[in-house]
This record gives sequence, C-alpha cells and structure tokens, in this order.
Amino acid sequence: MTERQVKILKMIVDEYVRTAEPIGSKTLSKVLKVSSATIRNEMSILEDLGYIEKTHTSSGRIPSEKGYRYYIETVAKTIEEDTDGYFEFEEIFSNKEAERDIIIKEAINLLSEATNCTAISLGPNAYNSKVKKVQLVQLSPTHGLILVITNYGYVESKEITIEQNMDVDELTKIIDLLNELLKDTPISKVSEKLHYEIEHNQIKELLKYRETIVDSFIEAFSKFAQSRYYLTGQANMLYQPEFNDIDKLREFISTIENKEIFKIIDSEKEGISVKIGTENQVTAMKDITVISSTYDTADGEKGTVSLVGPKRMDYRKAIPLIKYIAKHIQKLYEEE
Amino acid sequence: MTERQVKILKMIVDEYVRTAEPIGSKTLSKVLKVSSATIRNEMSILEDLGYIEKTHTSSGRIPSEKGYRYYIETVAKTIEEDTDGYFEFEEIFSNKEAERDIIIKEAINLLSEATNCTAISLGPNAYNSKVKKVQLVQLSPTHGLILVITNYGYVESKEITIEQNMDVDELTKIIDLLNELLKDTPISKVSEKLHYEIEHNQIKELLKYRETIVDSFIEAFSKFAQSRYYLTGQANMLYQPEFNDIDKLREFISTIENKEIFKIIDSEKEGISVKIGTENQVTAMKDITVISSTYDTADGEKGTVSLVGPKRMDYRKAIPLIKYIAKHIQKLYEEE
DNA sequence: CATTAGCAATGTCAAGTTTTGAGTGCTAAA
DNA sequence: TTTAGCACTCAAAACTTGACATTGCTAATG
Repeated sequence: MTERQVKILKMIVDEYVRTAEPIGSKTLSKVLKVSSATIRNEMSILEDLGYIEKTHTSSGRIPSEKGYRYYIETVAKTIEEDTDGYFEFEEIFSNKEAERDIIIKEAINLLSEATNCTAISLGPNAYNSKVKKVQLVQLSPTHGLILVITNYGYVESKEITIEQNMDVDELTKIIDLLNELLKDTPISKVSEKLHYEIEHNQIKELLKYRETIVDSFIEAFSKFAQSRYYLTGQANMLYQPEFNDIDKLREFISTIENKEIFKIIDSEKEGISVKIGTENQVTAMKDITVISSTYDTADGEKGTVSLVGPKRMDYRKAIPLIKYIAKHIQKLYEEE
Repeated sequence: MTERQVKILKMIVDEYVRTAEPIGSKTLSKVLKVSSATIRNEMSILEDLGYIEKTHTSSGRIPSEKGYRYYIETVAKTIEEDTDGYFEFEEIFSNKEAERDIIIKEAINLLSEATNCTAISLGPNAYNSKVKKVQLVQLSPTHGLILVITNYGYVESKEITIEQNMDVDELTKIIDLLNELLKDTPISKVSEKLHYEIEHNQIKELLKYRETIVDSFIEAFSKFAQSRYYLTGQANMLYQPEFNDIDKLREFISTIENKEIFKIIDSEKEGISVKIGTENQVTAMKDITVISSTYDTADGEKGTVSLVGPKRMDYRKAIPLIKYIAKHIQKLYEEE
C-alpha cells in the first residue's frame, strides 16, 4: 500500500465513523488535491486488497473488517493517551470516599455515555481472594445465616436450618473451628481443605456428623464463583443508525439478556482486545465490535472493562479510554 | 349492552389477543349463527359505546382500552384459579431447599416465558425489617468492613478506614454497644435511635467522637432503603408484533433501562392492579399494560410481582397467574 | 506512466401510481 | 330484527418513474 492509499483508507474510516454514510470519491478529492478519478483508481486498488467495500455497485465505499483492523493497528495504536477530555473520569476516580463498586459503576456509565455504546464491567472471579471471616447469625430458633467475607470485602450468605439436636454451644464451636481453619485460605481451596481436615485431623469429630452445615458453607463459598458484572447503556446504543434494522436490534437485546455477550468478552488475554464483527465468532454479533481490556487484582485474578458497539465505532476515542479506565480500576483493586 | 353484544366483545378481545389482527364481521359470523351484516350492526353499537375501535375506516375492529377494561372486569374476574397449567410453578415453589431469592427469580423467569412479557419482582422495602446483628470485620490494619444483617437474612456492608488513634478494643466495644442498642430495631428507626442515644445517654462518651464510624453505619443501614428487584424477559416480549415499530421498541428499552418502569408499578394498592395503556400516565407506556400484584411480608412491608406487556395481552392467563405467584411469594416471606 | 476529463452504466431512494383485497355502512327486502 | 347486496374506503403491496450519487472504463494529457 502506498502512503496515499493508507491516507485514503484512514479518511474513509474517519469519515464513515462520523457520518455512517458510504464515502464517495468526490468527497475525498476535495481534501486530497487530486481529481475524483484518481481517488477512484486508488479506491479500486484498496478494494482489491480487501480494506474497503461497497454496499452496492454504485455506492461509495465503507471500511471492511480488514480495513478497521488495519486502522486500529496503525492509526489508533500511535495515539498517545490524551487525558485532556477525561476530566469527568478523573473526578470519578479521584473520589477517595466512595466504595469501589460505586466508582466502577459511575465510570462505566460515563464510558457508555461518552461513546454511545453499551459498557460492561465484569468483576474479577473471586477464586483467589482469601477468606477473612466466617460467621453465623441466628435469625430465629430454627434458622440461621451463614456469612463468608473475603479480603476484598465481598460478602456472601446462605440461610440454614438449625436442627433441633444442635445447641448454640456446638454451633459456636463449629464456627470458631472453621474460622481458625479457613482464615486466609483462597476461596478455590476451601472445599478441598475442609474435606481434608474432616478426614484426617482430630477436628473431624466436631464436623463429621454435621454434613448439612458443612455443605451450606461450601455453597456459600461457591457463590463467589459467579462473577459480579455491571452492564449499562443499551439505550444509548440503540439509537445508532446500525440498529434501524429491527431484527438486528432484537437480536442484540436478546444476546445481552441471555448473557451470551459474556462468551465474547475476552477475560484471559492480557491487556486490550478488539474483536470486530465476525471475529467474534457469534453470528448474532457479526456486525458488532467488542473492545475489552483486562486488569489485575492483587490476588491474581483478572477483571475486564468492555465496550460493545457497532463496527463503525470511534476507535480513536474508545481504545485509549478503555485502557485508561482499566488502569484506574486496577488501582482500586491494588489498594487492599 | 345486550348479551350478544357482550359475547361479541369477548370474542373480539379473545381473537385479537390470539392473532394481533383486527377482527372483521365475517370472522365472527362464522361462529355466531347470524350474518355478517347483523354483526356489523352490533359492532357499530359497540363502537358507539366506546368498547371497540377501528384502525382505519374500512378495517376490522380491535378492543379499545375501555373494551379491555370491561373484559377484565367481567370475563377475567369470573375465572376460577385454575392450577392445572401451573405444574412448573408448583415445582419451583415446592422446593424447600432453595433460597427465597432464587425461587423468586425462577418463578419470575417462568412467568415471563409463559406470557411472553417482561416480568418484574420488586422486593419489599426493608424499612420495617429489624436489625439482627451488627458486625465489624477487619480486612487489614487500616481497613474494616461493617456488616448489618436483618431478620430476613439480608446483609449490607460498608467499608471503613480505621483511624490510627483507634485500637481494636475500642472498636469491639463500639460494636458490642451498637448490637445491644440496635438489636430488633426496625431499620427505619435506626438513625433516629442512634442519634438520640448519643445525645441523651451515658453511652455517648464512647460514640461521640467517632462520628465517622457512626456515619458509616448509618450509610450501611440506608442501603436497605433501595429495594431489590429482578427484571427479566425483555427479549421474550420484543418479538411481539406490537414492537415492529422500531421507535416504540427503543422507547420501551429506554424506559426499562432508566428504571422509569418502576414509577408505574403500583406497590401501594392492596392486591392486583391492572393498568392499561394511557391509564399508566407515562406517555412512553401508552401502548403497554402493566399488571401488578402486591404481597405482604411478616414485617408489614409490601413487595410486588409485575408483568409488563402489550395491551393485547392474554389477561385470562396472566391475571390469575400473577395472583398465584404473589400468593406463593408471600408464603416465602411468612416463614420467618 | 500517473493523472484526469468525460461519459455510460448501475443501483438507491423517494415519490407517485395502480391493483388488490378485506372490510365497512347503508339500503331495501324478507 | 335480520339479511343480501352493493358502493365505498383504506392499507398494503407491487410497480413506475425520475433524480441523484457514484462507479468503471476509455481516451486524452502532461
């Protein structure tokens, strides 16, 4: 590709992102100081190379997926992070009072508004967080509530029925024992450890005949396995011209509602990932771009920030913005 | 209205609910043993009375809001609760192991699927539930987590920073004091009571200079004020022909996303409430019917189960079903 | 050899027209 | 009171037309 061809490709992407209309040779000839015929020749080459395409025989050109990819690999990657426009985000992240989850929600809301896309925060899986405390609260003579708290301050609870042949003393002992046993154990190791102790140590006497209780605890722990997520801005996105097709719109809403969207979000890959259209593998998302960035928590888990929008997305704005937000959320998870 | 007119109105509602197409005189004449001309005369009267309307001069008739209202006041009210088709619901509600919130979610999911509408469970406001226990968990030398647990087993938490000039002993004392003070106090009275005690009793010494802590507690309590809700089935509903109009669809999604829908749900009125179209007062919902039923919890708060769908809704099915579900959720809240 | 002017060809879009069919309202007769 | 019959209405679908944007190609140009 010649320099001029690259320039034309960039212009087509930028202009199409702005207007959502195919770009003709005349439009570009006004800016580049060559005739429209020359542009047409160049466009023809770009089309042969697969970077742009036509919507019909006599239409202007729009970027192909390959074109977008080239664009983000070259143009967008060279953009310096420009925090000039990030005033409102800075405000959110500099609030030291607010809770982490609240800050994340606010940032995600703003991300969606700023980009007119759907924004998603997928919290870290809590598998590696450590048990801080285990607690039983009696709610009535026959009912209790098991509480499990992790180092990040997440709490899960599970109701249990207290059997008649069990007195408060015994329960207290069990809880004390569990606290001693499980403190600072990663969630992922809890079940294993519990079963091991019951089998092999002297503690077993206390727990052996109380399988119901132990099972309830394990159930409470397992609740941490479900990741916490926050999703917002469907409404912002629906007014994009891409969604004038009613069936696409319905398909998109369905994909969001049955959580299929989470299959696409790449929470493994380090750093930023951009999946354009069919790169998503899910047919319902073949006209959608998903940008995600992971961040790391102190206990070695990964969370992600994602943006879901039309392929025709303002990548120059969105990509650095997501990087910026992921970086700041990571900071929130570092301050333990 | 003559008996035959009522019969015709019912047929129009039933048929329109089924097909979503205006009903012509010929269709009805096949069932009733009179000619289409006779039906036309009767329809003309029904239209003058305001029970049915035309979509254009030469179209068949569809029920008006007044027509639907008449229908649900007469036809639907006489339907005996018929638990024949409720097999799957019975299964959900008879599961004694599962947690209340899980059962409610499953029932709401099924409600949405069975009716092709959006279903919502709006949990009771926790204002009247009672404090069961207050707890502090230390997460690090400088950070802690305040826990507040109510009699229904709901937990709210709030992170706090532990100041340097405060030792563990003092904290323990504060927590013990708060437990003693607040146990069995309704959430709504907590703030008032705390402030009163600080001002008037000997306890004040311990809390007086610890406003930050007390404020954090109050903040944790105030989290209960936000009702818990569960909303599902947008996707089920969007495929109804009513939503072939793309702007209506967008408007609906927006209304759901900014939680405006909750303004419509009647959580005060005892029992069932059906709001058809413009009865909803919100213009975005003028083609939507919202059915809600409240239920009572043991501590005197009300929760609601709601169904949001097109005016052309299967009221005969939906109304008894919602009553049935509300009744069973209420049972879940009675077994304290 | 790259660039350009010129022009036929192509396809979209919006506006207008025609056709079809379902359904009504009215009238006069049974 | 009911019905047959018929003119009338309107929406929806199918088709027509013209304006417009844009392309691809060709031949001329510097």
